Parts: sequence; C-alpha cells; structure tokens
Amino acid sequence: MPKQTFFNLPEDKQRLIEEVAVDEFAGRGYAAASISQIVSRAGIAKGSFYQYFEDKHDLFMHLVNRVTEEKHAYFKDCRPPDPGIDFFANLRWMFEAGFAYAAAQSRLNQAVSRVLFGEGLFMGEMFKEARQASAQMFVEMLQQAAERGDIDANVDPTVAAFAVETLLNSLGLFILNQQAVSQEVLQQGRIDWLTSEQARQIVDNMLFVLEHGLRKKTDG
Amino acid sequence: MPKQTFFNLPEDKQRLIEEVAVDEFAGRGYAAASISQIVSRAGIAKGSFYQYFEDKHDLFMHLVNRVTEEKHAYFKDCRPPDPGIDFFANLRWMFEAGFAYAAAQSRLNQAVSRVLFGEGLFMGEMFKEARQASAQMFVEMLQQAAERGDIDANVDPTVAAFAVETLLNSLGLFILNQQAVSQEVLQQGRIDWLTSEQARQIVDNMLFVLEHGLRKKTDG
DNA sequence: ATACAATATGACCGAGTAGTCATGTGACCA
DNA sequence: TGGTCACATGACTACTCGGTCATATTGTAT
Repeated sequence: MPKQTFFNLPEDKQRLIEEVAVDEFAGRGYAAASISQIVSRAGIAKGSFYQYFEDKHDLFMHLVNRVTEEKHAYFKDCRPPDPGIDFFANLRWMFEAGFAYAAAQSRLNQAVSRVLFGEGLFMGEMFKEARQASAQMFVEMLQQAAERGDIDANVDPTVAAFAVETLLNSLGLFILNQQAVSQEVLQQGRIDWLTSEQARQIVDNMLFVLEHGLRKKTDG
Repeated sequence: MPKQTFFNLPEDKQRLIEEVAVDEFAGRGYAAASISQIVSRAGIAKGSFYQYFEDKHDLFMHLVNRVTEEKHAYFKDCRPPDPGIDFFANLRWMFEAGFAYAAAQSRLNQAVSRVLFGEGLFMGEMFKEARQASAQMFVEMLQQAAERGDIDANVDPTVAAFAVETLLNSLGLFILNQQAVSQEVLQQGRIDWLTSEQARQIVDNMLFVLEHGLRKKTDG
C-alpha cells in the first residue's frame, strides 16, 4: 500500500501520477515498466516517488486496487435484475454489464485492461502464422460440419471454431489448475496422478458442453 | 532463426541452453527475461550467445518452434480415424489426443504456455486472489444453476465453470483479433471495437454455444 | 608442422535501472 | 524570529542490461 504521504498529495497530483504510471504499465508491460520514466513524465523527483510508494509492485497494486474499487462502486447499485433468474439470463446480464462498464469507464480501467490485452496482442503478433494456420484449420473443419448439417446453422463457424480451439488449448491449463501447480511439479515435468478414467470424464464433459450446451434439455 | 553455429553445437549443449532459457522465460516472463542470466546459468560466454542467436526474440522464437515441432511429432502418427465421420466424433478424437498431449506435456511446452498465458508466474501471483475469487464465483454460480435445474445434470459444475470462464476471458482478445484492432488503437483508449455490431454478434453467438451447444437440433 | 577457418571467450562499453540520502524548501507554531 | 517537522529534490551509488570485439582456443586439411 502507498505511504501516507501519497494520500496527503493534492487529488490532481495523485491522479496525474496514476495516469502516467498507467500509461507506462500499459505501454511496456509490468516487467519492463520503468520508475525512472514514470517520475520523469510525471514531473516529480525520484526521491519523491519513494516517499509515496515502496516500489514498483506497491504502485501497481495501488492501481489494481483503484480499478477494483471503481468496479465495485459501479456495480454496487445495479445488482443482477433478479437473484432467482435463469442462469443464462444471468450470464447475459453479466456480459452486458461488463461491456457497459468497459465502454463507459475511466482511463484507469482501460489502461489496466490494456496491460493484460496488450501483452496478449503482443504475443499474438509473435505467433501470427502458427495461430492463423491453426485457426484456419478449425474454421474449415467447422464449415464442413456446417455444410454437412452436423452443427447448428445459428452458429457462426468462426466463433464456433474459436470456442473449440480455446477449449482444446486450455486443456493443459485445466490440468495444471486442477493440481494446484507448484514449482515442484513444473520441475518434475510429469503428470502421472491423472488416471485415464478422470481424463476421460473431463474430456467427456467438455465435449458434452460443446455439443449440447449447458442448458438442461426438457425434451427426451 | 538461430545461426548455424547453434545447430553445430553438441545436442546436449543445445538442450542445456534451451532448458535454461525456458526456465528464465517461464520464471520472469518474456520482457524481463535476461540474457545475462541465461548465459551465466548455462555456463557459456556472453559472446557465444550472440554467435548462436541474433537476440532474445530469436531465442524465444526458437523455443516456440521447438514446441510446435514437438506437437506435430506427437500428432503425426495418429490421424483422425475417418475423414467422413461425424464432426463430434472427430472432435472427440482430437480432444483425446490433445488431452494426452497436455498430460504428457514437456517442460518446454509448459513454460511457453505459461509465458503466453500471462507473463510468467509473477503476474499469476499478483492476480491470484482475483482469479481464484472469479473462478470460485463461477463454480458457485454453476452449482446453484445445477441445483435449480437450469443446467444439464450430465455436466460437472467444475468443468462447466472452467469452460465458461475460459471462453469468456478469451472472448475479448478474440473480438480484438477479429476486428484487427492494433495496439495503437488500444493505446489511444478507443472502445468502438467493443460497442460495434460485430462484437455484439460474437457475444450472442458465444452465449448461444454455451447454452445450446454446437449440434444441430433435430427437434423443436 | 603449418596454415586457416570456425568457434569460444570475457573484458569492456554505453545506456538504463532501482533505490539512497544530504540538502533544500515551505508551512505552521511558539 | 526562530524552531520544528513534513515533504521535495536530484546528484549519486551500485548495480544489470544488451551487445561488441580483439584475442585465444580449437579442429581440420595440407
């Protein structure tokens, strides 16, 4: 948490520092963000920075806290329309609220998102060919399936392909999460706890979701 | 691409360098990964590194290529049983192969995935609570929905929550990519890509898939 | 043995970094 | 007026970084 001296600053100076910091983080990512750059662009002395914050991490966490504060404030008044509402309606509502928030809200939130998205985009650039080839394969597959009448005509093949690809790619992530990954496991480099039975169930579940969706079928 | 000198190296030295590099990238993320650290830990001279690789990017791309090679090698022998088969059967085959690969995945692949999924362990630590809270929220939501009979009883809430969360989280990036939004646009803080009609359709589609699945409904 | 090319090496460079600290400044109180 | 205290400052230290290059060490062909 920032030191008291930071909160003693005039509001506009606090905001200025936050803005500059946010730009720096957004532009260069967390790891490469430079405090020297921040103080220079904010027009404060290096020493002052260290009277406000412990270090870079402290500053960044402050920004994150600001965003979550803002978010909570934003969502406070508008509770989900009805707690007893249908799950899918609820999901849709969450989406729309999230979009509205993202669209309406401050530079602060936009910038923090930019840190996350920006790095994603950067990485995306790196693997453009590989990813496009992969994505293309899935799209074609889905298109063929659509022509053959295997999949629903309401679904855009591109979106469907994305869904399939994303879930397929995240299988590894799911496994890692399930075992609360630790450095130890990473070094060990093998995953042998997973029985084929468990594996089968996970795959079954994922495929079921993709094929039939989550909604309970009312008909036989 | 690495220079010829690298490939002239003894196999085990190549592997050693790759291992060390992978650790560095996995541990500190792409931006903060240090070549000085890598050469030091690999026990080679700084100058040698630059006789093997152009720069950090070159090294990283080499690792990525290794991963894709590995993947291709893994999937090479096992072609889909029958090209004319039902789409979902085909999908099942792919998922099983994908799962096997994910379960057997090498340190190499793990590390690269880690870098891609969010700048290494560090970022992961930072947002750990937030992400866990989010995941927890989804699981509870799905459990309630299951109890209320909104969602299908065949689906394990944990897997469903993971699927929902994964798809929703990566949807933003997908929309960005679909509209070919550049990093500059993001930097400017424009949000028109979010509010566009296309974005809305993508969201609708994704929600549809989650609710009803991909398979064409024969009834109704 | 000799010559030659390929590779290995680490001291070195310039640039940039995080973080410190002695000194300066201004506001408030006695 | 003088004293006190919170804050501001930027030169400074002690790094690490990516990258270069003259030199040393190999391996190979003659």
